[in-house]
Amino acid sequence: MVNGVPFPCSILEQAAHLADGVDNVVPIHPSPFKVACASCAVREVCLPLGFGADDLRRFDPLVARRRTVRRFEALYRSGEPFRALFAVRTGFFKSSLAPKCGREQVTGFQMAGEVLGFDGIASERHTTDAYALEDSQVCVIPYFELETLSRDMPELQRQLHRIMSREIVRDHAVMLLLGSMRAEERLAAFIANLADRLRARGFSGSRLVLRMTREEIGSYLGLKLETVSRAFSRLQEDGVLEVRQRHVTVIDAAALERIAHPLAN
Amino acid sequence: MVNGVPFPCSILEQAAHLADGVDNVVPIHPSPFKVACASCAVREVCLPLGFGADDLRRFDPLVARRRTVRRFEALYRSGEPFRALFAVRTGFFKSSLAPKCGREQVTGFQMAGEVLGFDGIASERHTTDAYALEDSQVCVIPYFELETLSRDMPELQRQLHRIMSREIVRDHAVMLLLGSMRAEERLAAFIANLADRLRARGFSGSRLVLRMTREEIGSYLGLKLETVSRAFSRLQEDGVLEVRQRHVTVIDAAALERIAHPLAN
DNA sequence: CGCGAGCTTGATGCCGATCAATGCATGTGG
DNA sequence: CCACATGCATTGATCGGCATCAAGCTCGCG
Repeated sequence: MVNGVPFPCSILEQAAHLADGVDNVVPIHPSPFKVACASCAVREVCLPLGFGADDLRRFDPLVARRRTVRRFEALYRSGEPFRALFAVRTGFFKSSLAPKCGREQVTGFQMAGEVLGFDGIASERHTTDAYALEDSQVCVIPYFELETLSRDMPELQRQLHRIMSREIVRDHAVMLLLGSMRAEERLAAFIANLADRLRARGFSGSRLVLRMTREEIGSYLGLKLETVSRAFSRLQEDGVLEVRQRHVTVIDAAALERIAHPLAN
Repeated sequence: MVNGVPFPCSILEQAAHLADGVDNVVPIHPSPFKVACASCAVREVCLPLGFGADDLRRFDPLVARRRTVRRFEALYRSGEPFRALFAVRTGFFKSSLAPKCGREQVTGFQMAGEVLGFDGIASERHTTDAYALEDSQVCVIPYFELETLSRDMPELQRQLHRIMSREIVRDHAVMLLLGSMRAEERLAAFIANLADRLRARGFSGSRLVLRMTREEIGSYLGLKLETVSRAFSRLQEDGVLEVRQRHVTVIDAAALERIAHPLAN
């Protein structure tokens, strides 16, 4: 599944990564006047959402490091020591549980502005794997320093709690989906959710390119890849979507919503 | 489902509750020398876990209020303003999503020492319902004050983050269960988990009394109540459990574990 | 061009949902 | 005390949706 062929720099990256999960990063600030978050394209959907100029200035040094993760490489793996959270700057990730000898369970997909790694706080070790589904870049947020700074920055503290809470709410929604929705409904909810998140980032919510395989979608939705494929075909027949491999166009957004929320009618 | 017959004090309770979610509480500390958390039976599995005497003294006034919730009554409901977290002191709760006109999805069961309400932080409104499954008492932890205090108490801050992270990890485990386990495996995992938590609280992990109905178990596990019943019968036939109504005895703990973690072999 | 990974589509079978009846414990009123 | 109602649990029969097994298909790429 995950490509094992080393890219030119992947061995070094991985070694550094295994060392402490935070190395292999490039300091930013080529000029001392630049404020990274302030100029970041996804600031409005990321951790420093709502920060004033002053808060931004204080928060900025915390995320002064970045890390590049190429397609199919791991940002972190289950069992590794937890030292930092990661905010996606560019690219796309999947998080998954990989019980040994069992099939993987994808627990989420993360796009620009979203933060990964909260599962590691409890035990000080990561409990999920995070893989890049395309060449990506993340901001490294050292957790110990984040804790310290958030004691002095109520706005940061609030935002951190909000994001963790949102993750819990999101997980509940997935439980509802897995526990009581049928295949087509699950897929519709999935596509509708992706579209919403893309729209919030200024992209089209009607023409999307999937970054993940049918198998990964299936793992997330508790379905086999064949069932995902059939559900796509059916939504296409019904004039809701147009599907061509990984290119999906939403034809009838209202219908999509209706299918995705069958219990809310 | 939920008993609508008002108990002697339930109307008052509910009115106060609707008003701000924190009222209807009794100040504790009948004597100024008592420290509530220090003398609490479940301190070792609750929020102030690991606090020294000094931290305990500072944390204590924060949870100076309690609230009694009788069987079938709501601690809070989806949509109500979020103002506090609640730590279970005695009793047993279920949390659930109740999409209007749809079937409910139970998202978790909480016993003594466990904290409810994190889902409300993100939107400042509760997104789940919490119902007492037996007469219960909770400690009210006003959230705004908790935020403030945790800025001054690194140990509290850490513990709060740990608990939220643990909830995320737990939710991931439920996703794995819902996404890829079969009925018997789900039920075995559920019983094994309950037993573990009871054992951590000093109760027997082999003789347990279920506080919830088959339907609620089914909702949590993504199964119909008949399937839960059949799975119980099968586990009994196989000599793993003994089941008599809500009384469950674990006969073969090793087998239970084996069934509950089919992917880890 | 030909290979292979990923996707689609078809045929079949199984697990759990659904429908339905019975059992069991508790409570209530005559 | 019994007759009856009620809520929950068990068990059986049948049905349906998704998994499984098995071909083909598409597209990108060496």
